[in-house]
Amino acid sequence: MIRKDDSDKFAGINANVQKCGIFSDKELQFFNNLLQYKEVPKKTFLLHQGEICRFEAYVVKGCVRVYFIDAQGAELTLYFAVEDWWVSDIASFQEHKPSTLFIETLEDSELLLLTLETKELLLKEIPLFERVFRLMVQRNLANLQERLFQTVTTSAVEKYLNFLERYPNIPNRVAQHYIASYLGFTPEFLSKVRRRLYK
Amino acid sequence: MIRKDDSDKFAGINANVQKCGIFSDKELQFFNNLLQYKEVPKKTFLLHQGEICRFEAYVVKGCVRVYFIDAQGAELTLYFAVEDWWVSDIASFQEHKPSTLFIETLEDSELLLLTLETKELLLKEIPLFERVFRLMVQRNLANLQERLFQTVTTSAVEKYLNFLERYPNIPNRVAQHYIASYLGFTPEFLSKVRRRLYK
DNA sequence: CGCGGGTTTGATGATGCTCAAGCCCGGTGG
DNA sequence: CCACCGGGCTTGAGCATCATCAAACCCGCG
Repeated sequence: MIRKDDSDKFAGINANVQKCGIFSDKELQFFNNLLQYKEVPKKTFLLHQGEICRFEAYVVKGCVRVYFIDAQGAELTLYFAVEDWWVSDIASFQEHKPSTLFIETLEDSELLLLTLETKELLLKEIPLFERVFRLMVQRNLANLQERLFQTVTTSAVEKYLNFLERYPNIPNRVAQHYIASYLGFTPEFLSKVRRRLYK
Repeated sequence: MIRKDDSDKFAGINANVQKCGIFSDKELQFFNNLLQYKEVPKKTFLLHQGEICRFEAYVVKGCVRVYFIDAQGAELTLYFAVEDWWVSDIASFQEHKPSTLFIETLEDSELLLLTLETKELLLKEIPLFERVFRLMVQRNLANLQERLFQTVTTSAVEKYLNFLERYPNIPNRVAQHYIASYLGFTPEFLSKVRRRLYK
């Protein structure tokens, strides 16, 4: 495993948290020291449904998919996390409950991990980080509300166009059927939507 | 306006926040003093789309509906808040952004309001309240994720049954077409679903 | 060269919407 | 006391959307 030098590795995540509060270099260093760097090959599970989620991960590089599967095999992709995103099942992580989600890398990925212990330590030492995480969850919630609304009210073509607009770089990186799974379509139907669109 | 005595009025909300941390009587009193009590008749708007949300409200009594409407007139009810629920557009409230939501009472209601100022004061004085609000938002997020999944993957009948199970007291209190709006159905279709179910 | 995963295509059917009409019931005015 | 009105719920016919299933295609890789 080859480690890049620290400035490289932490540049992204530090910029990310600086958007939610102002931290000194010293505080950032304390934060960075709590993070665990990990390289993960593609197609590996970070979390299985039924397990308790033990991490909150920042994606330095790569692509991760978070999704549900129910007893009948029906699937929905909750989101794709690429560079500068966080991934976790927050509810499972914080409340030690079995998760309902699967989390899986789609590409070879580099992650920075917080555990419950290091997160608690961080919050205790630098309470302003409470704000960082609260804002993250709030934005998440607002986005999800909007998505639910779109899911219920808009047509298939609109959904697909909205997706392209919101996540322009994703379609180049992930297989089409994953995007179908995000949109709540069958792969066949997404294919037909695209055909209608590009002619 | 008739005011109940304080123990009545604050009993619910104090029990509510005690579930997320342990507060002394003195701290609770400080908290209660920041709350603004308000009685609101039914069919009044607490928030219009486009406005900035200025409150976070705890429902002491009554029923409030939170919903989206888009340019085409398509509507989705995000949730109903009855006794012991909180209502707000958190994103708008915290980030001073115009809201995309409508919030409207369906019954005469009694509310306890926090403003941005009183909330900041509260968090500054009793930092443990950060935890209360973070947990609230996280649960909210987890619920919404589950709901999105159900919305995409389950049949109409299942959706309705899930709703009845999750919110058994709501159908007695709100008109059927509001429930249709929650489920993403037309009122006509919900009626047909119910007929299939009860025979 | 052939295999296998992913994507496309088409035929068919189920699901849920639209529109139009009728019904139920509580409230209001004659 | 009755007639009427209006909002909400129900019913039905017809239609659009999207899933299912089966087959073919495409292309990178062993």
